[in-house]
Amino acid sequence: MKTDTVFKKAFNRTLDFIAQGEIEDPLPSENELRRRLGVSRTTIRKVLKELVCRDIVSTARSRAEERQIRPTDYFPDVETMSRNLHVEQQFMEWMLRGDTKPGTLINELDLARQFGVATSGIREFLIRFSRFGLLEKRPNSGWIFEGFTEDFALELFEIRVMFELRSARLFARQPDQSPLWAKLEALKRAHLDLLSEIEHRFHDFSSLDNRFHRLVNEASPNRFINDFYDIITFIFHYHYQWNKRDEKQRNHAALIEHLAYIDALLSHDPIGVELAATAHLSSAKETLMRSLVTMGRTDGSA
Amino acid sequence: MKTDTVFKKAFNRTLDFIAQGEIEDPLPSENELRRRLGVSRTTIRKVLKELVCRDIVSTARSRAEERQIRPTDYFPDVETMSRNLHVEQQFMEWMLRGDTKPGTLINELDLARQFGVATSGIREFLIRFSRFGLLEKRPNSGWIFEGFTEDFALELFEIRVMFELRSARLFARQPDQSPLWAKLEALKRAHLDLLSEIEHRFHDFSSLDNRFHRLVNEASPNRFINDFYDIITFIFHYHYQWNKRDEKQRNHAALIEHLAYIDALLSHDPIGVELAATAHLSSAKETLMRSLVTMGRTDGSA
DNA sequence: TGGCGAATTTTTATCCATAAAAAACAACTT
DNA sequence: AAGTTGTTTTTTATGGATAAAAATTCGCCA
Repeated sequence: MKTDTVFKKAFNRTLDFIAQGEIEDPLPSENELRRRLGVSRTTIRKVLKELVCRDIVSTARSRAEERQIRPTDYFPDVETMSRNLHVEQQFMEWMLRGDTKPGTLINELDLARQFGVATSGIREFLIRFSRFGLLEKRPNSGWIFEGFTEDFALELFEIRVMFELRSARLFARQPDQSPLWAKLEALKRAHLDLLSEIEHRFHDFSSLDNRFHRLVNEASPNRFINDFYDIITFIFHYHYQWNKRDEKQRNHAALIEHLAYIDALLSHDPIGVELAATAHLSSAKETLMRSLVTMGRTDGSA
Repeated sequence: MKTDTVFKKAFNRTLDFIAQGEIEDPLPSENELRRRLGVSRTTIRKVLKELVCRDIVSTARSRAEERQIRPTDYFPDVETMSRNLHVEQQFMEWMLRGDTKPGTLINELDLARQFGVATSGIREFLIRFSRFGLLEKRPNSGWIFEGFTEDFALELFEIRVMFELRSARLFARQPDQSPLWAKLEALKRAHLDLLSEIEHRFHDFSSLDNRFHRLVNEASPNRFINDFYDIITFIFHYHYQWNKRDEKQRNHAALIEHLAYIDALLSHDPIGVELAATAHLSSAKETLMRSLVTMGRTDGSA
């Protein structure tokens, strides 16, 4: 009953490795493969068996004399997605696309049927998701959706600003020998690279943004701040997936702000850091608030 | 398979109401009872049926001519505890009492057997509990217990101080007409009452503490701050349940600190508020840290 | 002895069944 | 019509079964 998505994903990755020559002729040991693919040896053996079955690898663990890898050898992507991820995506779609109103009751059974999973899957997801402050549980009854509202965004940003300023301040105060300075320099270069190719690579900003803010937190780790940043990441990930308006300009502007912020950090200038961080966060907030107002309207009006 | 703890708790509460004369002779309507007990009418009907069955109420819905309520009429407390609460208590006992070391792997099946529930119960609890920052999930493998360590306490208090100062500052800045001032006055009186009877009522401090800190947050609500305060409440609840050392002195000292803090708030004095809040929090932190060090030692040493 | 592959055991992920509780519906009374 | 109680339908809470994946154990050999 457990899905075999782990196996299928590992299998696809192995095909990739072979196709790209990263797995060479005498195949590495099971333990070596286990390390590379990050799954248990049990799964590796299943993958190897399947490779032999399909004549991609000979029984002697050698690639010699065997056939090319064809696109049809890969398992389709849907089959490599764990149930959790599937529920998450379906739920976010339901929540953000179908214009679900604040106060809507959530029905586990109904969602289970809609998403094609058992109720326990929905239930576990909702429990996990409830930490994001968008749901509330009524014991022995259902969940109530509190809405992705303006208030939510304001409260989120209030905390975000507190945390970010605190972390930035501490980052700037680090000793010169800290290895994080080098990481910051590297990140600055990545920003400059992206800036020079912003025309066609603007989608890559999101991951850079994440790396940057996480790096700022690294100087003075606090699990509660990190957990909070998970919320930010999650919300932004899905929110922007469905709000592509002005994506290039937005990312371009944010990139410039980041660079100012990074330079302020590099110069150990506390006032400058404060200003740059505040400026960046308030423009991020502006963007989110604006896109909240027009959310749900897919006709391009307003 | 679902437990009938809701029914049993409602039944016990009804007996209480009857015994205390809060439910009078012609019994109120089912709807009225539903409102009073906070359960569905289905459950109310089950309770009434049981009352008739046991000759506590006659079929005509009248108490007249029927027998007294005996202690044995009540369902035992264990049977009125939902599975969730049961798992929670067992788990906290396992974590705090059995000196579970940081890094310990958590085995769902094992805990399920130990606590006498199905694995899904453990699983849901762990997912819910993971928001407290003491657990981490390894997909397709178990959970890892990160330990109720000094670092944990330090990180917790760093955030707590940030949030508390922010809320206290905003509270002090409220307009004079705000209804919260009256609430604060009432709370001050409750503090003075408790102070005068501290000798035998010191256990009541905990709930007062909670009410006070939640009131401070009420002036400028933020769901993330509230959620964080849930963590504080939870941790303190269980932690102090097993660390009774110096409880009376501790609570007495905290009471005095609270009063200073309340007075600072009432006088709208921002500097005074800052000082009083900081003083109170750092002594709370001291207490927790000290009790952390001696935790696990039940022999009274050190 | 430490790494390898084979076989076995344990644990997690997932679905499903069912009792309890809630919610919705219906009929009745005043 | 609004409030009652009786009945039926839905939904949640909880246990249990089972396939997949992980972990462990066991010879084997360089």
